[in-house]
Amino acid sequence: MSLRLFDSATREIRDFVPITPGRVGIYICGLTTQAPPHIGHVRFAVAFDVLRRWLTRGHGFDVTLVRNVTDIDDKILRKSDEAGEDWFALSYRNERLTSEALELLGVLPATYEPRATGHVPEMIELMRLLIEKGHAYPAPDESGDVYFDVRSWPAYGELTRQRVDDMAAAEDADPRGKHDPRDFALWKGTKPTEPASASWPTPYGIGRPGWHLECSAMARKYLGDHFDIHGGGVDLRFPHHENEQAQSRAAGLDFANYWLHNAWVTMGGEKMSKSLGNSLLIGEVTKQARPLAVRYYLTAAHYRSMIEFHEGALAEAEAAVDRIEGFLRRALPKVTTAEPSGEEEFPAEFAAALDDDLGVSGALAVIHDHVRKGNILLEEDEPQAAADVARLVVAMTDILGVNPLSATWVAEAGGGGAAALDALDALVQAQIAARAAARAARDFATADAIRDQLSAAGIQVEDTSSGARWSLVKSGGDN
RNA sequence: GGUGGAGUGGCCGAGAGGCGAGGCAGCGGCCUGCAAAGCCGCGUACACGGGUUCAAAUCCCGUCUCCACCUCCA
Repeated sequence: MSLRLFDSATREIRDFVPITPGRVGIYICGLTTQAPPHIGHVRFAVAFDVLRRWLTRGHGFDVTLVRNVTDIDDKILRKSDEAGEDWFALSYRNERLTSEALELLGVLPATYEPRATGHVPEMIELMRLLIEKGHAYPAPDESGDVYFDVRSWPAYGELTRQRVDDMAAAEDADPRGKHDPRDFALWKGTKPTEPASASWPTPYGIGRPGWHLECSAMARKYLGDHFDIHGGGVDLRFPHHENEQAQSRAAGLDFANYWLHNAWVTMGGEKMSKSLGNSLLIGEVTKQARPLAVRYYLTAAHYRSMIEFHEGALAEAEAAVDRIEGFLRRALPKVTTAEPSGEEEFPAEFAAALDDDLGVSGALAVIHDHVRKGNILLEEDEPQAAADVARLVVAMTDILGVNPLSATWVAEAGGGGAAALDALDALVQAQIAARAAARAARDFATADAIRDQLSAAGIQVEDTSSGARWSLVKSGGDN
């Protein structure tokens, strides 16, 4: 069974064939570090995390994942100026917040996370190539700007199927020195209002990177002139990805083989925007629901479908996750954390779903079917068979990054650590024993009082055929 | 104006000519001292109007509505 992916450049599902057998290079556009991340911003990372895990564990590819950090741009300079702080202070702070958010959501770290400002020499080299080939030119007004000449590159617009003549020129475009209003800046000459720390010398003048050039430069450095997959949000298709591809190919590089674009998170049917306030920042959302539930919510829909964020969405995800976790806890009673062994054979339906352009919804349906099957086995007193099913569920959920027993989530939920949990267990077991004695004596008033007392302390007691078990009641993410 | 996407039951969300993915919520039942959890059962949904077909949510034609991008948005 081979993996098929929807390539948004050709707008069709294509068999995925890596350039070098066994290896896959992926470049995904990360965030511009102008603000702390909200729930919409991190979706791309979650979506491509699933792709990466499936390529690695489902297909055995050796994956190199590059997620860039665009740490300088107009907005960063403007916001830092308004706040009266250094642009790099704002930038690094938001970069750190983003990394923390992604880690909190169980996104595996990228192989490389290069920053734009660390790759100026690579950008200069690209500009040199482009100018030499007649596809770019320094602005004649001595501003230090360097523009890409869209008219010199007939393929311009091919990624998004647009003709240059049909494109609306930006109303706010500064036409000074441009051959065509649609020419875009590879490099921006420094302005008197901008801090000296935000400029670098080039043969064309002092300035800073334009928005698109960093991605072409860094993809080339870390993945080579020709690489497999380029990903990012659909809103980046134009202009960002169109421009990236144009400048790379015009410079003589093959660039990306497949383009993957994820849809966004909506609210009330509209794209979540940065003006929504702070309530949906990852730091806030993970207080409303535990990070595992947030991850599940972001993972559950197909990556090309918009997902609606609505009242109750996180609670639903939480319920679904609890159901899976409840089964795993019952089927693997002696275990606190469980990671896939790597030896598991994925159920054929699960693999087929993911191979079909990452059909996460179908994969989740297989997982839930296994949970039901496993619960039935437990009822039929087949603990060995149930444990086997549970290990499969662990392996499958781990591909999606929603394995409830992963150390990622368990450690974070433990709070006090293993020793504290052991101590708590000893105390709770005494209470459970007292309750069991009361129940045996049919003193239900006492038994219920003990259960109520534990419940008030945040400990849930459930009776099973093999005695009572307890668990901490899930509460938000402030742990 | 150009380009792309979407409209599915109470909600979320798959599917893409016949057999009602899955989750959440709800109702009924089993189990339980009572709960919880779990299991079983319960839904006749595909924006609208035509058409093709033995058969349409799925294909065709038309219409409506919504969303996004069009040079610094995940």
